[in-house]
Amino acid sequence: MHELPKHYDHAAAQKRCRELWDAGQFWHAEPDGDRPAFSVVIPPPNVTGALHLGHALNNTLQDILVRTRRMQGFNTLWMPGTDHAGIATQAVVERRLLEEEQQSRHDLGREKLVERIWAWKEQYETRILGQLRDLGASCDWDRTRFTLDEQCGRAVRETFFRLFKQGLVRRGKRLVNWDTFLQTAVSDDEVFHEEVKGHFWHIRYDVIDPLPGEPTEVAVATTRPETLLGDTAVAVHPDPAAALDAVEAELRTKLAAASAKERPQIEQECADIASRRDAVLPLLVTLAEMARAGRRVRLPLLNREIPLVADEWAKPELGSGCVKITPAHDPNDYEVGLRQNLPMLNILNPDGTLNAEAGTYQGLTIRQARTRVVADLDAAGQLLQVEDRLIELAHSDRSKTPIEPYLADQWFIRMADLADPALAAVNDGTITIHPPRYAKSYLDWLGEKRDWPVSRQLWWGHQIPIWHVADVTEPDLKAAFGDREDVAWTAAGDSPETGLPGTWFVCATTESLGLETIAGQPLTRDPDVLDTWFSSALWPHSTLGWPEATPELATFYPTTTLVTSRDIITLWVARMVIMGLFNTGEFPFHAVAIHPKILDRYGETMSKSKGNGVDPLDIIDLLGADALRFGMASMATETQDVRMPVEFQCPTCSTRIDQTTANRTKPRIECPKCHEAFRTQWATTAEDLALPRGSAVSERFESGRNFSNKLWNATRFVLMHLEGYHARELVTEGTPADNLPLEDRWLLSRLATVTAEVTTAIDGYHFAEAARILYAFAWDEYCSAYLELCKSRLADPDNRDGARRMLLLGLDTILRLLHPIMPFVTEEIWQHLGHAVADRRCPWDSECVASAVMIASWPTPSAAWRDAVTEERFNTFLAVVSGIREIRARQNVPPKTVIDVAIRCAATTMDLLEPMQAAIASMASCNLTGLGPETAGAPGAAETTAAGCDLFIDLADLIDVNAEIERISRDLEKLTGLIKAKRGKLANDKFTARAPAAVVEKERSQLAEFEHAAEKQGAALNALRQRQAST
RNA sequence: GGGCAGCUAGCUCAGUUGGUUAGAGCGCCACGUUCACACCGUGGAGGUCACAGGUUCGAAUCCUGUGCUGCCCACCA
Repeated sequence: MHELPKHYDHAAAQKRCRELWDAGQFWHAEPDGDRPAFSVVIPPPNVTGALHLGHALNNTLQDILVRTRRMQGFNTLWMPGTDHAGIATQAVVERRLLEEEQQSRHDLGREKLVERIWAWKEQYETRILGQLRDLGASCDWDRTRFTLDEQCGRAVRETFFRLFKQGLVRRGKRLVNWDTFLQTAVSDDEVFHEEVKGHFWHIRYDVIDPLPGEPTEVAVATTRPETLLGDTAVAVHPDPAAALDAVEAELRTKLAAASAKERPQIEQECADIASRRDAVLPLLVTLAEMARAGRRVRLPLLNREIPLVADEWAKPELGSGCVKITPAHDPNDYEVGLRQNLPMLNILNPDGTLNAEAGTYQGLTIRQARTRVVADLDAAGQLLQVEDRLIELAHSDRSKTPIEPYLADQWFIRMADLADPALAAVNDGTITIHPPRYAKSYLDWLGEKRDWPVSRQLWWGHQIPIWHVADVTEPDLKAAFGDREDVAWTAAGDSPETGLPGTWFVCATTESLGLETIAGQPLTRDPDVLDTWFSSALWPHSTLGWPEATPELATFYPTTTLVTSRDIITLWVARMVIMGLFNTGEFPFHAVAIHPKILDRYGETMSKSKGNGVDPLDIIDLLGADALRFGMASMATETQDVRMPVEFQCPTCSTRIDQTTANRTKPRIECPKCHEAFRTQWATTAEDLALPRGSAVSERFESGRNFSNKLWNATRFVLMHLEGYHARELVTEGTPADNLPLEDRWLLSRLATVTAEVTTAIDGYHFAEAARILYAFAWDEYCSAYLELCKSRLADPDNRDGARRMLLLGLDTILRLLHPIMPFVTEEIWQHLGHAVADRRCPWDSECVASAVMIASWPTPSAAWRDAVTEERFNTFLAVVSGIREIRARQNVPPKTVIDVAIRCAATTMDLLEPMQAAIASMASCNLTGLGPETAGAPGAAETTAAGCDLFIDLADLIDVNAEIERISRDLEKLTGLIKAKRGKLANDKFTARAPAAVVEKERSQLAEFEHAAEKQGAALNALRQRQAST
């Protein structure tokens, strides 16, 4: 019989387990049709950098589901891969290029830059996949994909082509977030807003040749005065009176429903409207008439004449009621420009300087132009007023420079029709979202059916499969492409915003069209790439081989469950639903499980730039992958996000130092205990880098590490006692035999109950509950209760085998149930157990036990094992043991001292406790001197009650009378309070009349129990007082 | 501005359809290392369940309101 070392060595175990699983390729799935399939696609991590704790959480939960289903016999596939992450990756590589080589991407050129990014991708993909394996993720590594690989590329082109052919692709102007530093558009989620002090400038535009009775000027206001250089109109509401009425009517409705607190503010707003009727309405009415008459105003500084237009975008209830229109630099103004057929003047160069449209301001930066424009307006007497104002200014997350809104040609996908089935799928429960409240953000967002802008002015990504050609006719195109099915075209003129007669957009499913020109005109590939979410949207089917009709697609699509975090429900989940259905006719998954986000001790999201993150590998190194996973599972509750206080661990003395806002961005920290310094992620100087690195960890993973060790030692105990054990079937199905000891029937019942509870919890994505149930069962019941109980049986050769059999059954079952959460320690133990008793067999093993717990079958204990009465009786026994232990502890009785205990209890309880006498004696280190209804305590014995029994503990000279009096008095006081409350409750006729009988009965019996206990305590107290008096 | 959460022990969190004396882990206190495990054992202390009303025989749980915190979306001439 081999003996295990005292401590579980997680590093060695992880290595051995991975080798074992890889050798057997237990994670590999083939599309064999017989078994039901269970499939999951990984949310592909970005190749921008290494994995963080959020990924660890996401992938732990997926692996729990996947390992559970695999053990349950499903044909289980977990598809791994990574995401090319467009802008994010390109920005990282560009930044390095600039820092290390002082080169911009334009210096390098498109091809060279993309090569560099591929090199980066290779490096990080390797690292990410390695981290996933370190975490224990049981992905099908043979199938690893990348959103920019050739297979995904084919799917992307095919999808775009189909959309194009169905007229769902359009080209239009869109205001993009222009990063003037990187000279690229960035998406909304790569923009952060920061409140800065700014101004609100009121500017006067003069009316050209005012007629009598007309105003000579209009006032407009802006926070961006330089944009007036791009103004092409001033708008006023076409019917300001009606508009004011409508606003007021809305306010009245709101007022009627308002709370007392909101009321004054709304009343104030109503008053403002009323005063506007006198103050500005007549002017606005005149201006509206003037707009209709085609009157014009003079744009200050540039002296351009621009029209006054009547448009509902101008709100008579705000400001002057007039608004300047800059169609090329503001999204709302752009809409006005379209409606009013206004010119769109782009005044910006890509580098953020002003172009020729800005006249004398050409060449200035935005900032310089603003200063000049304001000064010039002031000098010209056109500046009416300047207010200070706080402005939410958009900044690029990548370059940290202010974003300029910039109008550019973009490709869009029309969502109006595509969105409907995706909405219906969630509304009618075809796709379920857990927890259900997250369905709302999905439905709200999709419900808007906003067109999806899919083009990006980047070099890293799937290049849009569109070619432009000008000055050709449709017959030219037909002649060039004949009846090719992989090519389609549309006249650019069909896109009224951008089209020129004779220009065409040609779309193809192939990387190249195979020709350079049509009728002598060059075909030019559109330089833009697709939004990174476009390829992500295809992930569930593109990874399975679509558009080919592969066996994988037939077997594993639709996938079963998607596990992700809530911030990408709209960006990713909704789009997968839409594109999955569009391409395959089926939704990509049946269920979406949303998990929480991990925050730091201040409730802030973790990020590398804040310095409050934790590297999962640090946790894995220090505490083990299972500890990390157990911690993650425990945190995955469904109600809220999780706060995780982070600590630095001193590499010299292992002291933990709280990570705070003050120290988290320091390059070096000195340990307050050993005074040795260590470096952090911020270290840059050679001196700092030479220091040992301090890991960022969290105590929240320690219970997982401790749990691993507990299981390890329980195993150690079991293996130590297997000498001479002959392996056999561990237990048979069906109702347990009556002659089994109480504790064995209890264990069987608990195994059945716990298995059912854990299975249900995992099925419902209640990961934290599953973790908690298993922890409590394995630790408190299996180790603290059952294993302790077995000690006396194991010492008795006649009883030994029964105990061993049940110990093995319990351990074996715990390992299986816990394997999805803690795969390494359970596998390592399984292997050791296999050496000792390879041919043990559980009822749920059809033949012999599996060679690895990873491929063992999930327990399915017979329902007949469950026995609520036995569980309750066993708790009585445990309560008696606790009662004795409590007195011992109170009285400071040394553990080695055996004390005499007598138990007075009802006859039924006596029957129960009789066979447990040896167990009570060993677990409470006592000698049972009496048991039964007639038992009495020795004179002067300490007395307590537990589970309806009176316990007399003969402490003889050991007792501390004063302490005991104090304790009993306190208990009695507490009991008196409880009794009073219960009596009051039961005296209430309404309670007894209306509450369910069972509840009333429970209260009654409880009261009786309390009263009995109080009586005993009272008597004991008196006895003690007498004793105190007599000494 | 709209929406969604959260507020329970010193800290981080559970608490299923209202019904035991509201739980766990960590931390804390006391005692304890021959006998699986000090990454441990035994016992203990610690909570007006954010606040105010309401419904109910009974509220951490349901309703209304208030406060604070966080997140998402929209908007900001």
